[in-house]
Amino acid sequence: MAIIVYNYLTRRKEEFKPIHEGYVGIYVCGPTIYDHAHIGHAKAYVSFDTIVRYLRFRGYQVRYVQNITDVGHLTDDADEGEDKIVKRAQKDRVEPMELVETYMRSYFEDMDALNVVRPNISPRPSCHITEQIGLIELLLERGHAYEVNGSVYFDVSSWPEYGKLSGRRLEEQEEGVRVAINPEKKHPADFALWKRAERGHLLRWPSPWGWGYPGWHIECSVMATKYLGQPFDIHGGGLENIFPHNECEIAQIEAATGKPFCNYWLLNNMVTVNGVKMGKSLGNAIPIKEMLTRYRPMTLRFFILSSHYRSPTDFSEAALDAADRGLERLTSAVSLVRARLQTAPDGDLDAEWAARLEDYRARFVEAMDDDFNTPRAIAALFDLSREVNALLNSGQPVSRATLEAIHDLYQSLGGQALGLIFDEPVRGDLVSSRDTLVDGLMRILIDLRHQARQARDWAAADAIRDRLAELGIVLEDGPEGTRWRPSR
RNA sequence: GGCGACGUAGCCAAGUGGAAAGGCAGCGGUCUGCAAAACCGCGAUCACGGGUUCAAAUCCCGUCGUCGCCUCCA
Repeated sequence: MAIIVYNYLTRRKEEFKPIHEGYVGIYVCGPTIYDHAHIGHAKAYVSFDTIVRYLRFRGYQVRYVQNITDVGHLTDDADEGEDKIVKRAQKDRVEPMELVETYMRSYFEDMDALNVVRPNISPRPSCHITEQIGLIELLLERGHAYEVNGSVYFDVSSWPEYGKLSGRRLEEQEEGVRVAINPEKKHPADFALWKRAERGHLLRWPSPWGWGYPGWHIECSVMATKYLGQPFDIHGGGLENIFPHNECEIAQIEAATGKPFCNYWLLNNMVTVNGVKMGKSLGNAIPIKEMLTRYRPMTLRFFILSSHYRSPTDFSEAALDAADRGLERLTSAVSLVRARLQTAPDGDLDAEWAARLEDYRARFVEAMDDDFNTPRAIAALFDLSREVNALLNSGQPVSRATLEAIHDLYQSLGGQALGLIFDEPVRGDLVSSRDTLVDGLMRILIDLRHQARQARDWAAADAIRDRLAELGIVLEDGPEGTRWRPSR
């Protein structure tokens, strides 16, 4: 069976066929690094992490390239404003690259917490100035760009295909929109490939047109093709950048080389907060770090995966709380399997369960093959968990091999493919539920309570349970004895 | 003004021509000394109005509503 993806280039679902059998090259527009990452970044990079994970799960060798923008992203009009990084660096009185270093570390810290696998290559445009200048020179040679006073602009009128990804036509753009007039440009939609930098500018490089720095869009065209070839398989990004950013990426590289840029465009939808647009300019952008003070990282990841990547995601407390409880349901099923494994009798893999597990795997794969339908894939895990819980509570003996097969399936589908970690929650100073000291102390309390219950001293037994509850520990009495876990 | 997406149970969310997945919350029940967890059971004229079809949540037209892009944003 083939993987089906929704391709924004054709606006329909298509069978995914890699250029080279068994190998996938994917480029995803990365963050511009001048502040902490927010939940919009979380949605984008969890989504593409899951796509990359799933492609690997399906046996592809994937090269995942995601840029770290450290120069050239302007604050305004794609060619009129200041460089975002320079602006923030001046405000904070640090070197631009110092600022980038600080927030890049923060970014990877957040992504690590969300169990996002790091890209194979995280290229930075400041390290690819030569290549960017090379592409600009090619565009000038071919008549698709022009130089004015040390800046170089792409000439959109020279490239009729401009607009093919976003479905925009130039003549439709202007009505009612604030357009800053740049007298250097021939057409208002022309965009900067290279910007002249005045003396004293903090980030600038020598070029055939004097000192300056690259425009924002050029980096992605250059770095994607440098590391993945041209054409390559998949270009990912956020829907809000389909125009102008992605459109410009395509135009400049295809105009310069005469070859298609890439075969599939996969774009994730956006994030709202309590139903309203989230934007840095609106001041309601929630940093991931703030979110993680309120929710476990896996809750955030699970929440993002519980809707489709092409649907908008609305962050609300009610929805996140519900996701937290839902994840808990999966986690507790897995930890029940793990607990049972410690005392499981040897024995063969139950044939009926082997077949059942294969059905669930197939259902999961079918869902994910359909444009990475994570909500449907997760539904399969919930159904699996219901059956697993029923099995483990049935009182029937379950062989080690069967339990291992169940556990392997959770690890494979939920862990490897979806990137979920099913460890029990860790709270406060309870460093780890695997901590031997804590575990030993808990054993003592559970034994004491067991003795009290044997003596039908319910008051004493309940006092132990209640006081542990105050400390955030839940006791559960089951046929296999009493288990404890941290409460939510 | 132009372009586009969406509106499915209290909430989140799949499904996009042929008996309405899943989760959270809620209500019964089983289990339990009591709980917790788990399991079983219970809930949808799919925004509204027309139309096409043997058949529509799913296609078409219209209305209302929400959101997004066209300006920085993932």
